[in-house]
Amino acid sequence: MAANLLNARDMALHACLCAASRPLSAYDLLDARRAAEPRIAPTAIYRSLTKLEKAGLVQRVATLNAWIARPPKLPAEPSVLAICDSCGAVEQVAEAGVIQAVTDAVTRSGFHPNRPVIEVHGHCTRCESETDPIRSAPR
Amino acid sequence: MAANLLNARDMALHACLCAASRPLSAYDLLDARRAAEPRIAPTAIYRSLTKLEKAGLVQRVATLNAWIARPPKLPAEPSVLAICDSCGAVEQVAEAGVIQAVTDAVTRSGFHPNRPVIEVHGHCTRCESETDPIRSAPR
DNA sequence: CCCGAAGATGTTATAGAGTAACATCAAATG
DNA sequence: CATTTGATGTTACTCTATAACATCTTCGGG
Ligand SMILES: [Zn+2]
Ligand SMILES: [Zn+2]
Ligand SMILES: [Zn+2]
Ligand SMILES: [Zn+2]
Repeated sequence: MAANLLNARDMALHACLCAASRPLSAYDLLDARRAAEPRIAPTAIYRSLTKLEKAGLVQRVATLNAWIARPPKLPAEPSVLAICDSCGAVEQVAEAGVIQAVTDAVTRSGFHPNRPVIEVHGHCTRCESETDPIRSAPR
Repeated sequence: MAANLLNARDMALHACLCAASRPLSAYDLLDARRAAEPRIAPTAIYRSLTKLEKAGLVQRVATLNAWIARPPKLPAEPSVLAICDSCGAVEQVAEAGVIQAVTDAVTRSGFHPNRPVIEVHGHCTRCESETDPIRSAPR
């Protein structure tokens, strides 16, 4: 056995996500991959993404139905995602304490947490400074 | 103007979600509603759900592509969701402090939070006590 | 009362995300 | 070599969500 290693396609998809400034959908990746593999199907993309996710190299963005590459540090654990609704950029906030606080909270009510998903929509620093000084609709 | 009030259909969909023990997809609701309105289309369901969401009466479960009714208390604010992957039940944990901790964390990195989505998958008390004493696959 | 504007709702069609099922291939094992 | 087992290819489909446009309703100004 032991064929859970990443192949050239997996690496290519990961490189795609690393190069992107925004999350990519599985079908974005499919289109990108078609240049090298014209007959590739969605199934193959999803199989690669599952493998990469298990390896801690990519993370799904549930509220966008899209995927991001994880930074080389902290390979396995999930991140808190800060998603800018203006420019689409996603920042991965490594706040282990916050994740712990969330799992503690649900544990307190008898729940047995396993996979936390924490995504915050809003605006990144750049977009906020561009749009907010104007302040539309005060009442 | 002022027709953002809930109509009979909205109320019926909300009642549907209230009666369910698990989240329902928009198409579950569509099927349920077909009994009363045979020609109703997905668009109408989504329009109702958007209205109900704005009213704080329902909440979307991003990681399930499904919807739940919110308890009558705390009508507007989002909840931390504890989602049992065995029985499908979703508990809404009213932990304002935890949500604050999450928004604080992203604010600390310069982000301007607007809509937090916090969903924790795992097992509820009942399912955990049913399955875990057996302890399968120790090695 | 008539008319137009603005919003709500109906209707059709389509886009987008994800998976089931099965065929085929490749490697390991003895 | 023959068998088995997992990976990959291929087809077709299900499920989720929205675009686009038609129609109807409501309401205020003339
Ligand atoms: Zn931005
Ligand atoms: Zn802002
Ligand atoms: Zn359960
Ligand atoms: Zn468990």
